[in-house]
This record gives sequence, C-alpha cells and structure tokens, in this order.
Amino acid sequence: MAADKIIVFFDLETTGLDTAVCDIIQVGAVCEEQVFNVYTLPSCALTRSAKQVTGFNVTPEGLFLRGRRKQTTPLLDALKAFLNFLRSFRRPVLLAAHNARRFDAPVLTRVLQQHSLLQEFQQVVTDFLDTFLLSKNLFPNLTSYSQENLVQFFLRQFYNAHDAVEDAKMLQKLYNAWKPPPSKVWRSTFKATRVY
DNA sequence: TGCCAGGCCCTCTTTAGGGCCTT
Repeated sequence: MAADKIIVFFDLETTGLDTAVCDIIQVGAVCEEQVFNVYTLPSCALTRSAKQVTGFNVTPEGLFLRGRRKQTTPLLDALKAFLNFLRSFRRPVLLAAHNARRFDAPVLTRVLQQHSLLQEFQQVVTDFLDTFLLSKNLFPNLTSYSQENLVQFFLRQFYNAHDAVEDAKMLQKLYNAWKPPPSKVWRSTFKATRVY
C-alpha cells in the first residue's frame, strides 16, 4: 500500500440487499481511534429479512433499533458528515469494507451520486478495499469467509454484528491481526471511480 | 406460491450451474 494512504474501515446498514434501490440506515466507520456513526431515516421499507437481520424498524414515530428509538440525521447531512470525517485525516483514503465490491461500494457510490457528492467523495477516497476478497486471498482454505466467522476464527470473539460501528471496529481488528502484505492488499482493491 | 439481487469464483467448466457474501 502507498505510504501516504490511510485505511478507514466502514460498514453500511441498509433496507435490503438490492444495491440498485436499497436505502442507507446507518453509516459506521473507524480509523485508528476515531469513530464515526450516523443513523438516517430510510425512504423505502425494509425487507423482511433486513428487519430480522439488523433489528431495525421504521414507524411513523421514527427509526427504532430493537425497540429503542434512534436519533436520525437527514441523509444529505449524514453524507456530508461522513465526507468531513474522511477529510479529517488529511490524507488519501483507502475505504475498506467486507464485501465492498459487491455491496457497500455500489450502494454508497449510488447514493453519493444521487446527492451530487460523488466527485467530492472521489477527491478524498481513491480506492476501496474489499476485505472479503482479501481474506480469501490470504487464507484460501477456510470454510467460511463471512465477517462473523472470520472474527470468531481469528479473534476468538463474538460481537454485535449488524451494528455498523461494531462491524467496522471488528474489521479493523481483523486487518491488524492479519497484517497483510501490500501486494495482497492491492489485489483486493479497486478504484473509487469504478462505474456500477 | 415462493422467497426477492448479482458479480465473482470454483468446478462435476468454458455450449453451465451453483454457492458465497452483503442487508
């Protein structure tokens, strides 16, 4: 990895798995000791499985997580706050997520484009790193590469999966435990300007 | 009624199919 770049680990919680239409509910990110967390009120309904997996629910009263109401931020403000968090490191950012190539990157890119923030984002984030691809590249003989299984296998920890901040924190711990060589890291990255 | 998307990777492959991983 280029020495000037900094890795920010992030995760999205969304209303479903269809990257073309799902809405963002939570953005969580960590970089070293810095933590970012924001909830937004989705404009479309959660799929049944997303409700079951994430514990989120939307009612006329607002966003709830397992029965507890969450303070939400308008999506545009949440995206701008995320950009400010990424800019705060004053270095080009490598934005890492588990299955980023197939899920988090296309969702985030689409939503940023819809809010005319994609160019601004690409001035800060040069590349995405997919830790799912990285883990398969580093450890080709594992039986499962889900983040929960990787955390159990490498860190011997159980954690609050599907909380975006906890997922991002665990991803950072996994990466630090793996200490991947730069050549392996670059094989699992792709440009933030990639078109979906 | 049935189970929703989809690119990548692997192999019992390439004239294809199925599983993974994300919510």
